[in-house]
Amino acid sequence: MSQKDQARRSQCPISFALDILGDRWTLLVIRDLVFAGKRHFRDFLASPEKIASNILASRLRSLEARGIVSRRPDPASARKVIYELTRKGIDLIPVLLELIRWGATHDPRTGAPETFIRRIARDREGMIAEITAAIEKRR
Amino acid sequence: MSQKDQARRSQCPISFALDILGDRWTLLVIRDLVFAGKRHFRDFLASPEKIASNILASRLRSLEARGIVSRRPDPASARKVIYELTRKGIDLIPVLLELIRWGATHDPRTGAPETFIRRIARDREGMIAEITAAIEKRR
DNA sequence: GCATAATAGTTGCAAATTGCAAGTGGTATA
DNA sequence: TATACCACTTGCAATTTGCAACTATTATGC
Repeated sequence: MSQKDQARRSQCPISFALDILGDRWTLLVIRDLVFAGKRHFRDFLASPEKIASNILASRLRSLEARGIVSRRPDPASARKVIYELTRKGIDLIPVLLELIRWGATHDPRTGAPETFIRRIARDREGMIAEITAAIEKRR
Repeated sequence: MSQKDQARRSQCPISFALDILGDRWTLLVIRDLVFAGKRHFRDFLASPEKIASNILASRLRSLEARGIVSRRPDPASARKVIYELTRKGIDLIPVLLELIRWGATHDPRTGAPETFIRRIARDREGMIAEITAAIEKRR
């Protein structure tokens, strides 16, 4: 049981969020769901940060337990499993966008495209709507 | 050396951010600097999440090493040390606000005041300016 | 139908991190 | 001169991470 049944540390919403998202891997899995359209276990393993399969399994389990991700068998292939964001997961898009903006701004070697970063500043709402629509579409 | 000289995992800005902020404590320290105006070691220890003093020391060291927090002796008392946010740290306010919004929205037992949450949605920019001004003022 | 591969994990184990409790070394204060 | 304050450090047990190998089930190719 990875980081599961830990009691809440306080009533602070940041603390609440960190109790779920506060590690080096969880938000990368969500990033892959949001921006890369990944849905299968192997897809997440293929990301450049090279998450280990046991860590990935534990994170997906935790995210499912907390209602951020849902899990179902792939109708197209019985050995595959599809992971998808719930509404609660989709609601993390603004957090991701701000992390991207901060990371890209302060990492001199960032690989983030400048056009993308600039759009976060100028058209946040439009981006959120667009990304959300893309997610709903591939369901 | 806490979580220091780890190599970057990828060029992704989210991964960059998580290499620095991705744990259960770092953003709580920054929260205290941003919203509670805390500046001394003991103040952070007093927060409701009860960070251990060795963890706090390691996080402050890491944040200073990465240019998010600065450290200087308190001119008013030679045994005190003042921790302050740099510009890079202040730039995390939007991330914190989005985490607050997400946490407050999805935690049924949140302690976050509703007026605050609603203002994040309606007047983000105003809030950021106001909080930033308050930080600069107490310097 | 039989061997091979693909998929989603699990298991075992060493290394690193966390967390608790107690201690240290310099200022101040009574 | 003793006591307290402050910013840490130290020692150690418990938990988590990360690597590598392995497993169970379901396709696919010949």
